Amino acid sequence: MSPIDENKKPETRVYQVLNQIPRGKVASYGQVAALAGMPSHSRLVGRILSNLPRGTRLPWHRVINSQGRITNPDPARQLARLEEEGITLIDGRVSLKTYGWQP
DNA sequence: TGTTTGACGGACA
DNA sequence: CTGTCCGCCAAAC
Repeated sequence: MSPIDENKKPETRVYQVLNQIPRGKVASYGQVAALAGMPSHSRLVGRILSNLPRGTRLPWHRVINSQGRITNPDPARQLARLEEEGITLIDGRVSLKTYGWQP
């Protein structure tokens, strides 16, 4: 897996990072932004995810906020997909200690 | 061109 | 632990 292509569009870089998050692991918006070479652009990551085409194969569900919370406008769908990968939530939160992706 | 918005983050009480 | 507040920044108004 090659590093991030700094030349491409922000969304392309975010896609590349998403594809690196392993099954059963999660990453925060800020983490994705940083890995995409855009520190301090966590909100931009959120916007890009919100614009993903329906039916995309990207693992957008593996992105949560820094507190382990789902901030997706449709939490039920994301929750289902996370549980499908063996990620369990406690009090509506993902344990980053357990499931946090460490590249 | 100024203001508001948002799938955020971190500091602080 | 939770809630509040402020910084951040591109897009939409």
